[in-house]
Amino acid sequence: MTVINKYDCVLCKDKSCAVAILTPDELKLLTGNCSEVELKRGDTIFKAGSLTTHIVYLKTGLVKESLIGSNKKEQIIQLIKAHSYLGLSSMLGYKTNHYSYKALEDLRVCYIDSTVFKQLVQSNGKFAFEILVSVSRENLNNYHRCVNKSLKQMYGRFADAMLYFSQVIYESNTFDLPITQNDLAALTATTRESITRTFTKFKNEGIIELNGKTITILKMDLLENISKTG
Amino acid sequence: MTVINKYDCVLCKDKSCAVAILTPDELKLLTGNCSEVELKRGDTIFKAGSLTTHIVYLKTGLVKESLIGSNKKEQIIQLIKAHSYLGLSSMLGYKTNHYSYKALEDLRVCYIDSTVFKQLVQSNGKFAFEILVSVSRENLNNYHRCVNKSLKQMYGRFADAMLYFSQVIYESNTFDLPITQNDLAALTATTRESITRTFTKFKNEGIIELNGKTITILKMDLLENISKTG
DNA sequence: TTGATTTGGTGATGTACATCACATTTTGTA
DNA sequence: TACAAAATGTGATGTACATCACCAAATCAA
Repeated sequence: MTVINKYDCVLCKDKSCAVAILTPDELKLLTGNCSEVELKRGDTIFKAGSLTTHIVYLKTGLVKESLIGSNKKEQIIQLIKAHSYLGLSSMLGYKTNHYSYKALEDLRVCYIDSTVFKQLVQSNGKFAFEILVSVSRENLNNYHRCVNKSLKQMYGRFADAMLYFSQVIYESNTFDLPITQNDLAALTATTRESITRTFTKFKNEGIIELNGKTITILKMDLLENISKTG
Repeated sequence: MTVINKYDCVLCKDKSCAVAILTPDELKLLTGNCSEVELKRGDTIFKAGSLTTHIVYLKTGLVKESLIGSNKKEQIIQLIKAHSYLGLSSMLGYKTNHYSYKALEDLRVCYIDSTVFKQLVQSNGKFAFEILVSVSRENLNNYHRCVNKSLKQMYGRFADAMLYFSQVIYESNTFDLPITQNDLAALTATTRESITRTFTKFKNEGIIELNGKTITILKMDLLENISKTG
């Protein structure tokens, strides 16, 4: 993990929509309490249970958000793309983080002192409003996907995952799967073996193409239908 | 549904912690854009898909929050106790409500114009902060319970539901189940038949007592253990 | 380059739980 | 009070998917 020369948040090209609203004075305060760091693929950013002394803003890269259930099984909540905060709800609602965060690619992140962040929320209602909107959307989306896990059965959940990568994460019909099949099982609440079997089935039916880690969706409408019917 | 004589939000004894923070001017604005209504058990407050023109604050009573999946199955997200807002995340993040709300008891609610509510968030950072904290906590709690549905199996989820009623909703070892076994199935992601069977099993094992709708938890530690081991 | 570790593929087997099909009891209402 | 509708109880049956067991392929580390 490499700390980068600190530069002014005003000039930062990766800053969040919320931070863009801050006044010059507030931006100065932020700059003084923010440090940029580079992380490598596979690095843990922070773990569930850690104190929320800092909030992390993801400038570039892809991150896995997950938790371990009481039965020791991992559950992946979402993948987080650049220009998002990690663990906002935990930081705002509690003293400890509820989820763990791991780098799926090399990352650039900013660590922001959480006291300063909360201070900014309280001093600038428009900033607070932007944060509220993004927290609300993120939570509704996550919840929606979580509900589907107990409402749909395996093929439907698998289709959901493929659509998630294609439409939300990469916005393309072709993409390289950034996680292992084990992780894919943790994302779709099933087992690694079932993922393998579903891959071969979907390949055989010409719904998707799979070359190594590269997935191409051939029949999008069929995939969406499988997602709907569960 | 009965509209009550409007009285000043300043004098309201059921106002939220967030509203208690507002300035006299802001409270005046709220009073002018808020109306209290009485609803009967079984009434629908609003449905998923409706426009978020108003936000509803629950003054007294118990509410069921739910959604219908694409496979037509209902899923209950949570029961909401007095002194909470209904559908805050939807109102803040989107133009339409994502969940439906139904009265499990007779209710008293306030309808607040959502434009005014958003205005208050933007004009008062401390108010916004309180809202942010409650949205964050509610979402983390809901998500946690949702994750357990796909991580644990039936007895564990049933135990979770019993603990939810006992510890979160009623804060007592004895309580009257406010929902049918059908609803209980929708809350625990199982079927009505399985709920019945689990009831008889837990009764026979002396974990709970069931008289009509009245449930008494006899072995709390055992129930917590079942919840943990799934 | 080699051996170790992680990841991925596939069959055989078991089981948790849904589904179906009724009977019975309770609740709401005409 | 009586009848319909909703809610509950319980068995028989089926199946989706986990689990186990083992092998092959890819990746990593020395």
